[in-house]
Amino acid sequence: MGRTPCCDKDGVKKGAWSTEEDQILFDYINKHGHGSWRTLPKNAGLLRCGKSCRLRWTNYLRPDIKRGPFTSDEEATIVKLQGTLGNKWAAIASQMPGRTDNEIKNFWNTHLKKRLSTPLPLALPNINIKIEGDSSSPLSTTTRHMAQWESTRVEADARLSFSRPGQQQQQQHKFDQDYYLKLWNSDIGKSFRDINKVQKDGRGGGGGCESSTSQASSLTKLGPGSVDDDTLATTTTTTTKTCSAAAAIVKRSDSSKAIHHQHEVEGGLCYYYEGIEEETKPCRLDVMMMMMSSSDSITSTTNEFTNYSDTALKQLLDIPGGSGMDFLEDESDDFINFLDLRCV
DNA sequence: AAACTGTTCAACCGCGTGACC
DNA sequence: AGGTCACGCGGTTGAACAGTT
Repeated sequence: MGRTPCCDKDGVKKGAWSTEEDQILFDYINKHGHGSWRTLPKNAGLLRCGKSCRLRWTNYLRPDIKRGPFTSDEEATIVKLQGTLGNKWAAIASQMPGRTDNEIKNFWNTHLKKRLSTPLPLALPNINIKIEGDSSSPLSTTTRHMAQWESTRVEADARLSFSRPGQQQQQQHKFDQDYYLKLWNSDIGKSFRDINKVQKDGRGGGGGCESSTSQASSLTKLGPGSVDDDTLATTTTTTTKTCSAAAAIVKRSDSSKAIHHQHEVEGGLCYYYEGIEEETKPCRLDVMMMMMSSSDSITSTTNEFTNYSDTALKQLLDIPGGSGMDFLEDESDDFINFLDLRCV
């Protein structure tokens, strides 16, 4: 039997729309609404199929469409959302008012994908967190999902920050600062802070994994690029098989520190700053952990948190039952163990 | 100036899905 | 329950334009 065609192929115009056709469609929808797309062309007097009319309206004629080039913030949003949601262009577009899925998709395919596919100046070591214990336990699944999410996000952030020079990069830094600030002020951030507090109070920083205080004071400048006075880009570089790369931007109050020395590490140069411990055994959670310990230099007047980050994380965690984020509110040893596993 | 190559993006195509009968 | 319809989505295409030789 097969599927019925969306429209009669005979007598239906295809290809680029003329201004007259645009005007007819625009006037008709403004007057009557689109109603049934299938019957719209006939009612409006257009020799187009309904599908073509719908596409023309949603992608071009709709009055709320934002025209013009994508801003750096929009670019960053696309990269972040694509990293978490994949090629769900409609879902991404829903987070970006005025932008169509088609526009975002095109922009991704012609600009961002190409840009992100080029090798980074600094190779990002593979993230490889060793999960101890019963791998079939729900927590292990959770942590693996979390690791995947963080891996994707961190790499996207790192690549984006590398991909834009000069002023644009500074804007990206600002975006990242805002992003992590929001993350820090979210419930998730609170949970991490709580856990960190427990870890500090109850365990200290010894053993195979430094305290977060130690980690926070191990900020290093990523790559051989220019040093931003206000910002320290932190990277985790390691030759061990257990720790991972991260590139994050953390605002510090003592950003006036001069570079103490630098040395080569796997994938690039590390800069060490005056008064900053150089020992570091970072991992993907370093971003959060460093923010924890730098909280005295992080201030904010808003607790607003972007929905997509939270939602995307929940989706990716895909934990049966409840909100799926309960473990983050739980100061259980299991989760602390997860933090501990970073350094083996 | 012409030919060629690469890039962009509007539009098309086919498929999945939910609503309806 | 199964067929049809309508719509939305993601991948792909191709015309137009820009840049290079």
